[in-house]
Amino acid sequence: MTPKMTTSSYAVLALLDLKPWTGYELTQQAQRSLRYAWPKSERLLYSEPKKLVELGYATTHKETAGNRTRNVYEITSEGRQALGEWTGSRTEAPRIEIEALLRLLFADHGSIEDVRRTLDELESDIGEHHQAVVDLMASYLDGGHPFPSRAHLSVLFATFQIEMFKTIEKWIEFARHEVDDWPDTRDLGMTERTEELTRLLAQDRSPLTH
Amino acid sequence: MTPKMTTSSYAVLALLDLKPWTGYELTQQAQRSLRYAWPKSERLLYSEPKKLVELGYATTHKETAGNRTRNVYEITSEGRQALGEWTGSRTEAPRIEIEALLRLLFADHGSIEDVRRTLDELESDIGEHHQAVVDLMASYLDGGHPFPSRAHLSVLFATFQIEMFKTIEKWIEFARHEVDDWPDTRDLGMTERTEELTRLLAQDRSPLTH
DNA sequence: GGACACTACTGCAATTTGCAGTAGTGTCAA
DNA sequence: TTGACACTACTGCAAATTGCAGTAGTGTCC
Repeated sequence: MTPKMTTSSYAVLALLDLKPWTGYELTQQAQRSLRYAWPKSERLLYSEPKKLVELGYATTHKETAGNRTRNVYEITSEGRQALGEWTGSRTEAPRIEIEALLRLLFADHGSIEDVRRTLDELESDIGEHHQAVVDLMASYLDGGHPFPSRAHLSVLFATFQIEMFKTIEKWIEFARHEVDDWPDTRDLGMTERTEELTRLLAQDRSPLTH
Repeated sequence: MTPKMTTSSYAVLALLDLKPWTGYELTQQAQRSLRYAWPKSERLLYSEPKKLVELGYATTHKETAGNRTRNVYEITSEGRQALGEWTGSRTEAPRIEIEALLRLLFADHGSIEDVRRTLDELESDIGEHHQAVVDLMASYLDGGHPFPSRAHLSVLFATFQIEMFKTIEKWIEFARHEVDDWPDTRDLGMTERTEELTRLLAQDRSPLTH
């Protein structure tokens, strides 16, 4: 049976629409530019273009440089057409995995120190990616965008990432202050402060700004 | 070989630490309460407690009600100890999957209308979850928390979710306004407006508030 | 009394990840 | 000049996870 087009297949196909890439370039490019919208493993990103070839949406040929070969992939007109049909399906719901929050939610079998360490780790992970996006924007101003005609799209996307990172960082600060007032992780329960927060949230108001 | 404890195993073990649950309850509870920190499929959530039993971290027995049986799982003292050792490992980096953003990033092979539809779908998905959290907070005020001593933890977690949802919703509004000024999805490139946004982002300033 | 939603799962194929392994290339330093 | 080490450029395989179909009992409403 012919393989099935997944969202990941369309992601790779969309990259191929920009220019031909080698398998390796594709894995690097996809991991860098799609990390905060569609994070996929290197392994998968090596497999996807092969599937596209099987479907007739891309062609491949080997290039040699000395004793080394690499696979170059190029989109076909069938591939371009398939890309156009991507919009036909309903967008999948967002999916957010943050182990740090899971640990926080069950922080009552650890110490306050554990909670602080978890918050530090989350901050460090987010900070790294936050910086990477800021640097990328600086490079757009400096050397320009690798695909100049697409700048409006990647900049709008970057706006999302920056907003997201800032929000998470603000929340981490907020959470640190809250935790500072906890005598322990366990059995604290519905304190006055927690009730105040619950009331704000039930009214859909932000406790960070009120 | 004995099975390996994954983050998902610890998530289920942490739930079992609260009280004994049936397999079905576990799937429902985990899907409701962990959706925005550690989203897992129903199928997996049926398998995890079995693994915990195999590891000696939980016991199981069948309860019958008429012609129907259900599996009840209970944590063991070995399970409680294993939970305590969870903190030993480094927290995994956050992982955010938003297909709508992927489509936006490659919006240049579709129409402006496609972009607007994608934004609408994202808004609708986020709005649903946003409302669910607000309702949950109202229920805490009203009927109380199912595990009162843990209220401080779930409310702090809910704060994160609300901040996140509000940020995404604000960004969607922002993106709609930006797109309103686009004559087309393609070849727009580094317009004055895009350059202005890039400059703000490169300085780590939010275009939504400036 | 039949339709339909909900409870309560299991089996299986397909997707995706993580990790180990293989191998060539470029650079820097002892 | 010869390792060491990082980077390029992949593949194979086991394990984790998902999606879907299937099975079956229970409760409710018309």
